[in-house]
Amino acid sequence: MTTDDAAGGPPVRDAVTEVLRQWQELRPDLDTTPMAVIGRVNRCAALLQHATDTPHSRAGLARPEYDTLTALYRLGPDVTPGRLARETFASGAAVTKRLRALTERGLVERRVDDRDRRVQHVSLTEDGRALLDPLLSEQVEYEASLLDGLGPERNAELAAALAGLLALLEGSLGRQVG
Amino acid sequence: MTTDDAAGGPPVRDAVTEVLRQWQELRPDLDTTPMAVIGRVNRCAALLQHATDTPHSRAGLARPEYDTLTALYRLGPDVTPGRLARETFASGAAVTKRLRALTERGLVERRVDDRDRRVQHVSLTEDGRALLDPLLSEQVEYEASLLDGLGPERNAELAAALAGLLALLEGSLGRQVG
DNA sequence: GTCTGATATTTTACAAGTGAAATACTTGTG
DNA sequence: CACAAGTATTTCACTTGTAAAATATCAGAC
Repeated sequence: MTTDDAAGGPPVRDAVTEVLRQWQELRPDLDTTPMAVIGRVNRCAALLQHATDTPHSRAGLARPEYDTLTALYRLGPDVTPGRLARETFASGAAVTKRLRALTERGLVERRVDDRDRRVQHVSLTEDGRALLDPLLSEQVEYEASLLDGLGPERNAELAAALAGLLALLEGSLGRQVG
Repeated sequence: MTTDDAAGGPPVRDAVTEVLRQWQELRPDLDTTPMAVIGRVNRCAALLQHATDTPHSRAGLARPEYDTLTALYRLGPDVTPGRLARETFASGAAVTKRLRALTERGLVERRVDDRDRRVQHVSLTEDGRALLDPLLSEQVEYEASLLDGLGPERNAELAAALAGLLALLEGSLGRQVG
């Protein structure tokens, strides 16, 4: 009743459907509707993160490294590590480590702020930009191919629904991360 | 156009909306619709995973440990480590480590199969079940409270859309994990 | 000028996951 | 029966992330 034909399509068989059925049988007192959403979000993310053979990994970049570089790309030059940490949902320590590795590979460069010598300004190098420029298109195209099975309108519906969920979670959980 | 009023609600402001706007401005050639879905799935999952102050963490269980225990709970007694790995999307090595820790804490017990002494049968102990029984309800209730802002029908719509996405990803990426 | 407290970043000690090799066992074949 | 190949699980060496402490710097009060 809750997992099918909200948009007129046929019912869908995913792994969580079976899990929900098991809970329903074992503990009918539990409300399984939260798991129908949260369980699926977690599994989708796990599948996406475990995905090998993506454009970025073919370019020698792990997902968190790729995310760091794309954040640098879109936030323009001279981003601080702290800002990067917030943007990529990572701890400061993790960002420090990633930036060291990316700097050693020549994809990123850093300089200290003139006024405040505590703060660093990080930017893509020319090499970093040259790597990213074609990679962005490939990665987006790859991701589009993953979503191809959903039609455009189902895709838009999903994006809108997820925006609602994310806004909600940012409100209630956001304080614990940033 | 893609992120609002698909169900008649007002437009929603989440962090990804701003990221999409940045890309639109910087690289209008890129199709941002995949990111609208995948980016949000990843951020939702990251927020959920970073959430401290959940019932399971108050019970001294990290999320992967909680997931392992709930899989044991719903799959009944005598589950093999391999099965657990598949069910929880974890590597065999990770399951081995978790089971050792959970066994040391007395929440789980194991015995070797009579016929095939390579295989182990893992079960919740009485203590494990006693811990989990009330915890399951608390965790579900906590998760329900996170989703409260979405109405029931938006919630169901989201669950259905995510089921479609997950089924799709299981098809294209599933081989790389299990 | 020099404390005091705040802020940005890095370091450190450690926890947890991973892929690949190792181990232990079973099964089918000659 | 012995042996090759296959399977379930664990171990190992290593990578990556984290929380908390350390470091370095700044800004305001006195």
